[in-house]
Amino acid sequence: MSFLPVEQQLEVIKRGVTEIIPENELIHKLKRSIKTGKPLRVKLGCDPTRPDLHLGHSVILRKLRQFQDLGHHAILIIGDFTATIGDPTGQKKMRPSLTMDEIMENAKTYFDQASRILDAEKTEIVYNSEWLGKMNFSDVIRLASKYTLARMIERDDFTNRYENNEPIALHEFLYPLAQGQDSVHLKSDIELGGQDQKFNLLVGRDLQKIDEQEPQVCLMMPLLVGTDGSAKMSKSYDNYIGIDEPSNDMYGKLLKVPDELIYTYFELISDVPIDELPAIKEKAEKDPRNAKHDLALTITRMYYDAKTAQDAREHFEKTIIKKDVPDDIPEFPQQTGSYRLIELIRSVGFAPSNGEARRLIQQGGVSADGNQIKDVNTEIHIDTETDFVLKVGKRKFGRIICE
RNA sequence: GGGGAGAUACCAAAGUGGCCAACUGGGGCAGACUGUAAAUCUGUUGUCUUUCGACUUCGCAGGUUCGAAUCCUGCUCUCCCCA
Repeated sequence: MSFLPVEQQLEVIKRGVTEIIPENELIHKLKRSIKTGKPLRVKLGCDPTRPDLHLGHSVILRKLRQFQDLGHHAILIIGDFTATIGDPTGQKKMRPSLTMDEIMENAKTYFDQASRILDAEKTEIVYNSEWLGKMNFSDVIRLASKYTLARMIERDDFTNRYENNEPIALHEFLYPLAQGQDSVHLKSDIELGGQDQKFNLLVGRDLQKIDEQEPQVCLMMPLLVGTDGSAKMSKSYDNYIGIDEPSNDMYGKLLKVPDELIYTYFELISDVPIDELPAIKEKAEKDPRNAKHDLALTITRMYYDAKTAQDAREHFEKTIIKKDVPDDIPEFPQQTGSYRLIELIRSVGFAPSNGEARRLIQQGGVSADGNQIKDVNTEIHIDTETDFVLKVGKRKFGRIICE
């Protein structure tokens, strides 16, 4: 195995990172791997409680992919065992524990999605129940004895929760230890994590030292800010862009990103080469409109292809900018007869209840073939000639035809 | 082990017998506007109902009352203080 020179590797590795602890050990490890031809073992733990990956997750997965491309060995740990504990990291509340069946199901989904970013062939997948599940109670106590309470409660989220009178279960203290034990077991050289994982990654270092291993280097990536421009991207804040969202949605949501984030997104989640970044930064400042379309096009292309991305762009231009009807609209065949508009809106799934449908009409959000309908009592007659486009809100289109 | 506080809609948080389907803020949705699905402004935000109105909802289960989110009893969960 031959590797790029240290400097070149570092350039790739350091793209977007917030912190490398410690950098000199990383350089040392890289030099050694070049000398011995032995790839570094790069570990990434994943949480199988939330299988829907979004662009926020892609930050760290892309970093792992970059290590793969540099010739290093990627280890993806499915935290099946730790998921049964519930991970408190960065959460206000403790997560519910899952059953093994749910976890295995989630882990599969996770890997399927992660494969769109990682080189799946070259990724070693391990389940931490393999070793954690074999520990008996005295092993656990011995592990727990290696850390002190004072060090545990250094962690911000524990402190905050404690001050806010929120419950912290004892087992939550075991989570960082379990994750650290993963590093010991796998003899990892590098562990990747979000900035919020810093504490857990450092525990891994400590436990490796106690075990007289060479400690891992901790590499933290920033948390990607979501489409709202304030909170980190997360499903619970509804500011996320899923990696398997339809291309049109992906494109549209990317345009919603605040201008200040355009460059960050390029840096962290796009595959544009490093030497193009400065020009992008300049464009993002001078011409945010087009830079953002470039971003949307780039990211959509990464998860689909160039043509699909282009189509998404046209779809957006047409529906949002020109307020035109999109090209391909789902058809909703109806049986001949007379329907109340409210019922029709609900039955095609454009509103969850009749009340909601009524409200949408009253607020002027409903139109048929471009003509706004404001009368709540409108009746629609369906016969063989029927063919019109029902629009509800900004984005819901449906062609109503006779069955 | 002892004492105290609390659980309200998606989230936060008022309400302490009828004026409560429940103040307010956030979020969501819609409209206007916009390069944008951003920002801003306006409206809206339990279900059924054209209106009137009816029904379900304030941790869970019972009870008191003409009437309960509000009072009583039991249960579950959480937090704080003392030990």
